[in-house]
Amino acid sequence: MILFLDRHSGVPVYRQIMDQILFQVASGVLAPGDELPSTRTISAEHGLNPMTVSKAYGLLERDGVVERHPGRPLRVRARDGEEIEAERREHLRDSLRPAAEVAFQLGIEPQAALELFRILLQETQERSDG
Amino acid sequence: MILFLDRHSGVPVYRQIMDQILFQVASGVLAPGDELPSTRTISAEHGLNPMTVSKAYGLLERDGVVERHPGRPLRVRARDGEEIEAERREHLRDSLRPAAEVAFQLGIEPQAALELFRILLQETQERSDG
DNA sequence: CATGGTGTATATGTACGCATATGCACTAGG
DNA sequence: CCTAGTGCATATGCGTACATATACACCATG
Repeated sequence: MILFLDRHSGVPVYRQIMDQILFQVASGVLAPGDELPSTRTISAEHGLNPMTVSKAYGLLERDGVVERHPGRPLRVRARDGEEIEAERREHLRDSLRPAAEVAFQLGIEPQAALELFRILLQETQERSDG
Repeated sequence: MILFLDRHSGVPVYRQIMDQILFQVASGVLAPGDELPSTRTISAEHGLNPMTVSKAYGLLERDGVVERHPGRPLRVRARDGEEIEAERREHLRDSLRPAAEVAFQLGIEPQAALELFRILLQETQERSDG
């Protein structure tokens, strides 16, 4: 398991761990049934406390991404495609809702807001390609 | 000046003050040259400390919404339409950028993300009408 | 120049989130 | 059973954001 953690990024470490595991599951690097490294393994590799990793694991379990059985390593949960898709939509919805509120409060035309979002999506994609 | 402040909303009070004044300026309730109530007036009305209001005022000045002259009440700044428009875009951009990042990380098609945003914009507008 | 109005610089108290230290509960394998 | 491997519950340290208390600097007005 390869993780890139930056302690000075302002993003909490437990959050960075969550995000990268989520991405690896979404992209297929981690398949259902795969076991995740132990909290001690990850924490030793990055000079962290096991509890910091455990916090990330606990939240991943709450989100249904992973399943735990006491005394056993965490495993990636098998989920059906529809469930995954619904969850993705929900995440995106949560992060778009405040933006919709801002657009409305500023009196920006929906069409203009959509165009701006379209450009941002494109920029984000290009940045990752480059 | 009418302000609705909720101490238990989780949103910092100084931020609530900022947002509501910004909205009143954007909507024309407050015109350029208008004087804002004193920090002591607002703080007394809402049982706050004048410094809390002052913090909001300071940030509004930093954002160019308001201008101050020592010992005098704050006044709404005259700004040209283009400047206001550019600033609105910038605010919306700031709040959309994280959402674009999420969409990309989740592997959601840009078209699907745009459609979701379109629906949210519509819902937001309808909620305010109702 | 005294007074009552303004805004605010500085220091203090408080609450919360992040990361940690310590120690316990559980399971698999010998 | 014992041991080495899991994850995790609880309490503590620490930094930061928010709101406050106190006191000062400035201006207009009489």
